[in-house]
Amino acid sequence: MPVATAVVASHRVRKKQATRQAIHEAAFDLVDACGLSQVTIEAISEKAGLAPRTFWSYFASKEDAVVNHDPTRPEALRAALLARPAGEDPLTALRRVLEQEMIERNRDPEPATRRHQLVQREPQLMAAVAAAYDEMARALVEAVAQRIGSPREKDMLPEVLVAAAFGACRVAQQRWADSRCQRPFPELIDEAFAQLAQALAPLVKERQT
Amino acid sequence: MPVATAVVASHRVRKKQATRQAIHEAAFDLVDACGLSQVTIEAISEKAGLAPRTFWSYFASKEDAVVNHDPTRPEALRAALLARPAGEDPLTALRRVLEQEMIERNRDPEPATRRHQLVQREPQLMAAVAAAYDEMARALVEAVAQRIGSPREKDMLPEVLVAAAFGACRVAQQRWADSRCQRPFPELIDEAFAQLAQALAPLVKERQT
DNA sequence: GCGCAAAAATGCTCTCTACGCAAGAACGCA
DNA sequence: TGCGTTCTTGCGTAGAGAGCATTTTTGCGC
Repeated sequence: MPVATAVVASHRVRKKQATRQAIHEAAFDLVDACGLSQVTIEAISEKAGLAPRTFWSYFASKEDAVVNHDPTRPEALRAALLARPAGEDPLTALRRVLEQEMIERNRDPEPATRRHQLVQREPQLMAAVAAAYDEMARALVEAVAQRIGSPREKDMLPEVLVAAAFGACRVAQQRWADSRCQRPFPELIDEAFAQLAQALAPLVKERQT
Repeated sequence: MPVATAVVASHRVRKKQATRQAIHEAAFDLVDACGLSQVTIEAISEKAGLAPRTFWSYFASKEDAVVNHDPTRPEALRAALLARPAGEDPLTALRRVLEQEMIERNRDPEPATRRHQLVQREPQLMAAVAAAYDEMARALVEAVAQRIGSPREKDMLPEVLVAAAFGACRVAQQRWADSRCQRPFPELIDEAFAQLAQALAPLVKERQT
């Protein structure tokens, strides 16, 4: 029995990932072409070159196969946030981590915009996307709480800050697609945050008086 | 042909609403007792006293029946936001509307907490809840945009502000349940916003200099 | 190169979801 | 009371989702 899992993906793991990717691509292309409701698991499996029964070993639903959420992202985001300099305030740390994530996720503009448009076109996919976002948000909330030491009086900050940050990312993604991938993500996200901060500024003054 | 729809619900409409409510209550009670996966449409229909086929005339899925989203809420929220005094800033207007909504939604503490706990216990329900929130958020985003006249430079505010506000409501709901329904919603929501504003304050100073 | 054990792929079957269709029942209204 | 509308229901079909057992593939030690 092997004592430790191989650091580098073994051939076996590699092939599993390749199969997963093949199913995802088949599902994405078919749904993009024919619409979600017209595509069956059978059709996806056939295009990916495997038996229908095998589909269920990789994804729990058609939607999941199309969205293909990377289950390692939540932990990666948590680690990235905790790896930020200790003195950095939670807002900046979170912003930097999410900026980087958005840049990575959209490194290839063409498939990124296709994915974005497909999700907009098929509302059913939104649920799967929302579930994926929720996992990432949950991990980030915990990480933010850990960074600020989670004293009782600041207890609500992690959740509401992450919610605001995700809102900023969502609108940034939209504007990025609208601008045909011209404007860089840090600029877009900063603008969203700045506008929110501007709107919330009166609350700070109230408190200070 | 009737020229206008009756202002008061006719007997027919009334009965339809009663049936819908009966299905919802049957679904909620059964799922609360046995778990989502153990409950079938057939069981729900039987408990509600109608044929399984009839279920599908009222809800699109088991989850929808349990959550029972009121489809009139998005428009009601939009109207409420637009009805706020013209001079009021978007932040305050949105906060007031959502405070009121949260108070209404939780007027009866006991079923409200039961619902909250059930959704926490059954992650599958979260998708249906998220879809409902999304509808409401969309309506509010449009209303906020309308209020601020949606000039290009402030374009991102509606989405990110509504996202932050919903985050505040979510954490407020959680804390409200934790506090055994003691703390009032306006206080909880204000606290969430205040903490977010505090965290975002540095961004305002950067802009002002 | 060979064979064993673990893991993956597959076929079969069964239940449940979801919905189109058309017949029948209940209802509102004149 | 009779007519048209709407609601309810049964039937039939297609697909989702998953357990189980069998077959195939793969990694690995010899």
